[in-house]
Amino acid sequence: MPSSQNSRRRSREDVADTALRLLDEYGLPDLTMRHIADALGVRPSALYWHFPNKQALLAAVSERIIAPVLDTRVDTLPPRDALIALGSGLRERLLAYRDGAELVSSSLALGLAESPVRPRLAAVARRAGISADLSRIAADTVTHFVVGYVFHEQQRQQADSLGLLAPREGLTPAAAVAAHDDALGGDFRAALLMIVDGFDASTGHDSAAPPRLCEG
Amino acid sequence: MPSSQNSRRRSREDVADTALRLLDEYGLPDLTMRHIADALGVRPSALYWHFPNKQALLAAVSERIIAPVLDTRVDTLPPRDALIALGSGLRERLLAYRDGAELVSSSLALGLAESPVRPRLAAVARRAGISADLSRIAADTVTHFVVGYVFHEQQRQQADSLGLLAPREGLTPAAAVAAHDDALGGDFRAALLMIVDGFDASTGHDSAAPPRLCEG
DNA sequence: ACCTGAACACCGTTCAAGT
DNA sequence: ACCTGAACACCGTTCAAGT
Repeated sequence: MPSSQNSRRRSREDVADTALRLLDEYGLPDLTMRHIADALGVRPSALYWHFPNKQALLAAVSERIIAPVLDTRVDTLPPRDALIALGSGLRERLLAYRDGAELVSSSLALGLAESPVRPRLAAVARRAGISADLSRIAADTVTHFVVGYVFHEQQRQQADSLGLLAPREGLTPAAAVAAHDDALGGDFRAALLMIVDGFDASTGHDSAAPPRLCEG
Repeated sequence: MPSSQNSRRRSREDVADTALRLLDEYGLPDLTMRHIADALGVRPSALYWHFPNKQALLAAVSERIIAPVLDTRVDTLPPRDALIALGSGLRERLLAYRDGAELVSSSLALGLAESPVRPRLAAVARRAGISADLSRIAADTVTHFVVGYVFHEQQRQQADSLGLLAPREGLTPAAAVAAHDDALGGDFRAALLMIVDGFDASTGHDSAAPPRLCEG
């Protein structure tokens, strides 16, 4: 019942909260230990009581970004729709913060953060009758693809907003950006559909499997 | 005929060559302008005559890493095998240098380097009867997947070599690392097959397409 | 338990000036 | 054309010392 036990954890979470706010406001390159400390009204060295180093702090921020994807309920959906919903849900979370995909990509790659989507993707694949091994691979494939795709998407957004947008005839810059974003979202769904449908087609493949693509 | 015209370009290439060597030897975090200048026997500020900034220098290094994938001949292969060969060829190039995937991923995302594999992937897809729009998406999907996958793969390799390897019963550490690498290579092929087979299954899909995955 | 003060060993980049 | 010298404005991290 005493609150003394919670005071330490609240501090740690305050640091992550502030870092997430600064990320969205100023971007990953400006998310320095010094800026985070300034925003907290504290000295940079104080952060090292809460986190062993900067990567660990960034991992905590990563987990905050992707955690809400667990709110997406997919139990009642058919497997194909469930995989699309999880992939799109992850994309939405990454798009919700500036440089979200780059930050999460790095934390996942370093093994410092865990994607909550991965086990759920694998569970859906197993529910669809795919083997345990292939389900694990499928989950990694979708995760890799979504993170990589949104990484690229956000870099383009940033390049566009810096005025590097190639002008298109008959469109205001703002309209061109919007059209571009819509096209990217459509492309994302199409590509995700390809991958998901590939799970079905590849079930039980071996190295001597016949070619499945139609011939030119 | 006089060589004076070439002296400038050779200098620029010398810088990129040296940077590539240092990347493989010491890794991306230690690939600083100061270290590159030291290795060339020159002052850091001298590099800014050859490249406008560090990102541009890194983009030149990226293009050196992926350029040799053009040596992979796929004209005579059936489309499915051609896509697998291009994807595996790109993976090999990224694995050939330390932190290769991370460097190339960043340069591609920033739009500072172009993947020579992308147009070739799209050409193979078109040859297989896929529409131009979907072929472009397919090429991006494979490129994103390969780069993201190898990025993760190399981070794991580095984590393992730093002794963070979870010990497995009855294996020497070296044997465990080798087994792990083999498993990753096998997983890569399986995942790439999934994606490639998805191209076939998704051809001509629309938003009202029926679910294709078998029900659980 | 939580933070300060002060230092250490670095970064990328600019720019006048040299040759 | 190509490079130096010197500076500017930063980094992440450590650690004794404070409270």
